[in-house]
Amino acid sequence: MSLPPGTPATGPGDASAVAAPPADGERPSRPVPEATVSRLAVYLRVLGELREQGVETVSSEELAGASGVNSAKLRKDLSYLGSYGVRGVGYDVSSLQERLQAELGLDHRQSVALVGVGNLGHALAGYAGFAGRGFPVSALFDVDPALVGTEIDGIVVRHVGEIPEVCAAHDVTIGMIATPGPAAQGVCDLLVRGGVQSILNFAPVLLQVPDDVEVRKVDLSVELQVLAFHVARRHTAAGVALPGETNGSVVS
Amino acid sequence: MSLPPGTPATGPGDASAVAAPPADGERPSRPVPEATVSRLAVYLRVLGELREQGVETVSSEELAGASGVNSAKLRKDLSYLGSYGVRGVGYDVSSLQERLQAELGLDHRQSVALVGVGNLGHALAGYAGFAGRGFPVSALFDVDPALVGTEIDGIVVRHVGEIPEVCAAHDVTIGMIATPGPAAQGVCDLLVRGGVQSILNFAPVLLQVPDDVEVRKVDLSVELQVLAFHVARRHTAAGVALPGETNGSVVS
DNA sequence: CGATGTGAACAGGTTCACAGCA
DNA sequence: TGCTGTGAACCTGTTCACATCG
Repeated sequence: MSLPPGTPATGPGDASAVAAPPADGERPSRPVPEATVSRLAVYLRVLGELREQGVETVSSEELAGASGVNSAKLRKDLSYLGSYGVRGVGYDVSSLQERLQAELGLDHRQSVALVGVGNLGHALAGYAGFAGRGFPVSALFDVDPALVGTEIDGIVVRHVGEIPEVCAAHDVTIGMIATPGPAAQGVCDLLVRGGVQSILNFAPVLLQVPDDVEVRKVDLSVELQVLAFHVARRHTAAGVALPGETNGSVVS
Repeated sequence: MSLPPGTPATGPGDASAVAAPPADGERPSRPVPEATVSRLAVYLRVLGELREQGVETVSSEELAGASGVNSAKLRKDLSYLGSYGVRGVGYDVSSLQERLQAELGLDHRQSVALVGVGNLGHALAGYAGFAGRGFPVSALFDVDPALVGTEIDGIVVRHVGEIPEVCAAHDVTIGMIATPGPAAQGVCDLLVRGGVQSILNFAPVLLQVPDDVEVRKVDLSVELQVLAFHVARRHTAAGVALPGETNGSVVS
């Protein structure tokens, strides 16, 4: 990692040859930072709302405000996709929306497989937010014989053993793991064998995957513990205990 | 495992010269970066597993590996809490575990309220991961008359109108919002009125709250879109289409 | 010796402030 | 004129490398 001084990190074609095709004037297509990607999804939702309200143009100030970020950040985020705004005016809602959808790969069909249809998984299967936003769940799996064969929202639950073939057959691009912790790694391996390269993991374990597989983790108890930290911090910061605090030990 | 006498506040005017209180050798207590906090929760879980296995000591290398981070980062993270390791040996599992629990506020009782017992909320209410990790859900709310009055895991669902009083009465420290988007802000206001200062929001909207309230957001469709981005990126990076893809729009 | 704890270099992301264009 | 697009300063967090100590 010893880069000599002066090595331009922003140098042309430094990452894996991006080779931006000769498209028209629009496509500087710089690397697009990770942090930016997750915000693009937020902007996209807000744009959808604006469009429903009949709004045709937004300024960076407005869009940023509605998305909960600062306007300079928004402009920089959008600048990674090229120049899609009009100086002195703002951004065209519809075309920006399309541009973002394209960038996020929503113009390709994404088909999702969900493994683990217990408590949490069952809820995820029926979560309207998915189908509504272009992520139809196309396959469900579980090990429990009592669940295998049943239908949830019109989709039959299959046995986890079928994961590899079914995922391959349906070109599943995204796998969601909502199993108990101990089962997660095994399930993950099956998904990988089925060709799935993106995994959203709800199980509280660290998944081991090949380099070309992307994993994102949603850990509810971590979220709660971070909030608990802030609660505790406030107490100490505020000096004293809050009403009714008797303290006591909590078990793991 | 009681806290040492006079658990000192983290320094009144902390940002500026903290003037480390006279505590004993243990308690440099520097600011603790946000990024570090969420990792502490992960270390804590791993420590729990190690302890169950009877392990009494871990090196930074081992604990880091099991937590999915690099060892230097782990040591730096722990150093914010003071010196809890032994050079040439490692960390004592039990005492580090206790130290982390204290830091994360798990030695205070955290009581959680969940609003929205629909699809997702119902699953969250029964999620074993919560109660098991020191976050018992102590109150449930919904607007749906069909749900109000029913019981879930022994807890009665109340009407959202009761949020302020019930939260205040039960000293709820953390509120979880699992309602449809349009209802979220209203519910949030009620929680705030009930004195709740930490909120975990599952609704796809930006919540407006007073400065002293901490909000964390879990947005499933954003997670999926980020994964979709990586899927798309891989295609373009890999040069061409993946099996079964005919370019342009894909159908099943 | 061996692993911790940490100053210092580094990288990534954010904010500022302003040039440039419709 | 007003708002976008962006270089440059800034800041937070990560990694390195080594002095330090049980």
